[in-house]
Amino acid sequence: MLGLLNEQPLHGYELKKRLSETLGPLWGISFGSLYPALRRLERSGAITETVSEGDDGPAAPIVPTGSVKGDLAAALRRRPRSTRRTRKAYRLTDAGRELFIELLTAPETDDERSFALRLSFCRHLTGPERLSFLERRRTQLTQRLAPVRRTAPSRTVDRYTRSLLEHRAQTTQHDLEWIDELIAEERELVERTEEGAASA
Amino acid sequence: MLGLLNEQPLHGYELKKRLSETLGPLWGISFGSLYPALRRLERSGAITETVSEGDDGPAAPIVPTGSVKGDLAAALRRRPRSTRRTRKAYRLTDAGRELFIELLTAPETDDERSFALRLSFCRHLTGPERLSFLERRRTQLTQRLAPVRRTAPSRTVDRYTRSLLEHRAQTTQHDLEWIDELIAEERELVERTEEGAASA
DNA sequence: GTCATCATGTAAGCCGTTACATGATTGC
DNA sequence: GCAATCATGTAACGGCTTACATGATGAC
Repeated sequence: MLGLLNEQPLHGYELKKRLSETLGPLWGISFGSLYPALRRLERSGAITETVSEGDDGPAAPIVPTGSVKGDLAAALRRRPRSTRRTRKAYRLTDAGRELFIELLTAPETDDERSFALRLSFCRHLTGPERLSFLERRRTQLTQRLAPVRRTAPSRTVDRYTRSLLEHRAQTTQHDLEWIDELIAEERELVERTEEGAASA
Repeated sequence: MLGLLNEQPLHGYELKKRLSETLGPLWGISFGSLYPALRRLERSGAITETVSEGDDGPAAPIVPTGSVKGDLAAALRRRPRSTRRTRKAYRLTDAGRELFIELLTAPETDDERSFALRLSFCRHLTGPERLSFLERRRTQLTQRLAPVRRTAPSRTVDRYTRSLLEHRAQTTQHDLEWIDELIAEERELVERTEEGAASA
């Protein structure tokens, strides 16, 4: 939520829609969870209610009725609405922005979902911050791989569990290669930026 | 818990130890969650308290003290204990076994953890049950892959999110290949069993 | 006028976590 | 006797889910 609000003020309903469509099944959230969360954030001073001036929100989608002529007529008839009093848009405060960066770079729980969420918002970090974020993840993955190797060929687990563990090790290895790619790209970006700064 | 108790009666502490060591970080559980859960299961009739006759539990590990002679002496001194009144072992009832199978084959949430947990206990299923379990998983993975393909090259997401989605698609593809392997192996097993039954 | 969608919220319940409390057994 | 481990539990808290309640707006 903080990540989305860092880009532009939004109201709850829109917030949920964007979360669902971008993060998809990766990070679901229900209204019963979203609105209380917004209240908490407002109370703690991370966000404030804001008048959504000028912004009319996204155009209402035209639901196909099956009648081509009807749909066309509906499209022509559409025009911007004047007011929408029921919506409550929130924007991030300075404290909220600080909190956001803090959460993004916090000591991480070795959690897939958590990492995925952070990564999808890491564009808000500076190059070096992003780099250390990625490297921390790399360390975690390396550590996860370590105990798998040291375990003797355990015959205490059945074939399904064994297959599972093996597959997970492979996946982790794959993740590691991916992170290494990301890190390499990031290093290039950082260096290029420094060059630019030096030549300026 | 039901899965472990299906193999042998155990007490809470031991249950937690086994869960942690086999499933590892995949399925953590705390005592504050474990004991109430045992109570609930007992109330609902899935498990019953049992006298742990004969079973002395696993031998207490010898903690290395740094003194080789001391450790050796400790090992020699060890002998089975007579009674252990504080432990409460539970065993699965018939209703519990039924519940276990039901949970194992229930309509699944498209959840990594949930699938991993079920797979690591699916040895308790019959061949055909296991096969349909795996095929259900396969369907889920296929469905997850579908929307990725139909999406137009979206330029609304930043490079990190794009990379994330791409990587996830690859991982899903990899998972799919793995499941296909498991299914193929399972089919072989089932067929071989049927042959055996037919020739008998 | 009615239905779908947009939009915001509340209440009950579930379940997990951390932190705390207790006590037996064993090694030294 | 003291510390570590084994072993079982309780209490407070947090946060998410489902289900419910409400009401505005726009399409037809």
